[in-house]
Amino acid sequence: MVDPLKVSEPIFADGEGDASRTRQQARIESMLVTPAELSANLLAIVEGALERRGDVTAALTVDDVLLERPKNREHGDWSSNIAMKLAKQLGTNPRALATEIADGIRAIEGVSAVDVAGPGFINISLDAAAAGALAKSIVEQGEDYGHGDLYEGVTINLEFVSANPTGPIHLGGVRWAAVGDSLARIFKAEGGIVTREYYFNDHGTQIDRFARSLVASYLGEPTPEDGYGGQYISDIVDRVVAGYPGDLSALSRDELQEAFRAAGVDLMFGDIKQSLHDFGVDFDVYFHENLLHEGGDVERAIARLRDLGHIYEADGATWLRTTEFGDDKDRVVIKSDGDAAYISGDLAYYLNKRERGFERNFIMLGADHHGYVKRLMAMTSAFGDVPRVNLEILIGQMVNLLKDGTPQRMSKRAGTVVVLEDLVEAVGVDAARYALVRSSSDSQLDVDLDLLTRRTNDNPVFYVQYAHARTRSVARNAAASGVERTAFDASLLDHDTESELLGVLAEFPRVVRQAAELREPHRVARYAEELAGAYHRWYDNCRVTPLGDEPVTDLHRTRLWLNDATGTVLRNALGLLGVSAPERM
RNA sequence: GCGCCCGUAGCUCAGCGGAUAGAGCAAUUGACUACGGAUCAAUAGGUCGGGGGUUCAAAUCCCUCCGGGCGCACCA
Repeated sequence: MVDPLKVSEPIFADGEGDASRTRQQARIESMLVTPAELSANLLAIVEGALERRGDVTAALTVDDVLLERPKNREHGDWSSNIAMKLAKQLGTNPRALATEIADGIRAIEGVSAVDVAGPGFINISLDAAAAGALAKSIVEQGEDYGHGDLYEGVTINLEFVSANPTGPIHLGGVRWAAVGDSLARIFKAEGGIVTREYYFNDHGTQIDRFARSLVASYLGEPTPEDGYGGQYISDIVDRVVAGYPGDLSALSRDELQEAFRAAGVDLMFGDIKQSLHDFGVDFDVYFHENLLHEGGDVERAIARLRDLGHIYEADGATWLRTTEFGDDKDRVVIKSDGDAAYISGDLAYYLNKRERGFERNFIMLGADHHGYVKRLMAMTSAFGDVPRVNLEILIGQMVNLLKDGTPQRMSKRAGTVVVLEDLVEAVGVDAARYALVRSSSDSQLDVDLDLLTRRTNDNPVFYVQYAHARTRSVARNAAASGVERTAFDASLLDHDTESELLGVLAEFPRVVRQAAELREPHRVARYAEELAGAYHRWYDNCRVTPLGDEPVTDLHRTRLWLNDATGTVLRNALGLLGVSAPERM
């Protein structure tokens, strides 16, 4: 289910602040040809060709005729492979079809050349004016440029991190903090109504182990079996002791356990919230698992599933028949000892989210939890919902920490964990977030702290940020030289590096949309790097500020628009990644 | 044994079935009396893990084998 690509309206200046604009310039601006418009035109042309051939079976959408930007500049500004795709089902020669379509495209205003190449590629070149008009349009759209309506009005819940409050967040969780937050920003840019949610697991045996570890540390006993070790445990103990209002030594073992549990979890949770905040990630909802158990949600969820006929009793336990929906085995929801199994919390939580009105729910998990996917999808079906629509599980592969080139084994129990704070302290928030978000979540990631710390250039975030800072520097110099964004003549943007830069700028909305569709924020990062490269090359070839006592011309003014448009897009792209766009570096 | 992810340049990684497979770093060589050299230009570097198949077209899709990571509870 893919929404049709929004065809953006041509942007006309409303005249404010442009009083001096000439009719000639107005005409040139109106020639702006965006890839979306070109695609829409292409679609109409292709449909016309199909009609003439009497083929009414091929129902096409704009997505079928998406234009690509050729890697080779000799292949024009945009190219389409639609003729080759359709030739077979039409039983015609792809080149003949391409030629026919090309004739139609040639008639579009702003298109300067159309060629049929190779087996049937249609290569399209734009007038400098038609391509260049984008620069002004971007500046006028500002932070809205790149936004789309893919998820307009759709309620989306993103659950990520959700680390147990039994210790600091280690690197695996941090990856999702960066990726999940970025995905939230991208969904918002596509019109989604997004809630970031943290499932606060404060119920169950992990917490008991944590509490026992605290008590043991307090009493000077060794770390219990299955307990947690490390410096942070004794730190928490000290803080609990310092903050306890009464007399701890008067408490029984059970009372101690409860006192340390309550205070320890509270402190740990506060720490986690704080370090996430320092990382630039703030959740809209911190959901306590305890609420589900204490509020009767678990019973209600199971009752609902029982009504639907998916619950049965066996061996003294209560089971959910997940195998009916593709799971490998049925799952126990109430254990034979009467306690709720872990999955019962998931059942209740999912139902709770649906009742809060979320149409699309995402859960982001580490690869060590990918075994849950089937049962959660089965659960979705059992509730009568659609798996992969109402609930989607995103799996992120592991993050390895490299030290001297070899992976370090992290153990919470042994206390040898690298945590969020360590990473941020070593490389800073921007570099840390960028390093975690620039790769596909499907790939395992190696983070080499030494390398990141030692040579800042190893992280392309600086390349991108520098490009942004440079746009600002150029703008400052332009202002000092009397170059202003008054006149704009897009036809002057005819240098090779300018058409390349404009082509990259034009792609941004599609990159955002694709990142949203595929749930892959790393595409935005890669795009930002590509844009930064195109900008640096342009900067090297095209001056915005006149040299010496040369007069300021419309060329300088027009280039300032392009410079500022690039700055806008770099800022927007970095913003989607949660990375700052500095004015100076 | 079954399932998920990965295997692309020396390293870290991109690459929606399309044209000569890319970027950053590392290496070599050039470019500041020109808007910031955290930059740019150029060179070198590849059996896209191996083998089959589908296709006009495969790094991309299918099968298989090899290698690596992670999972397969009345634990959470």
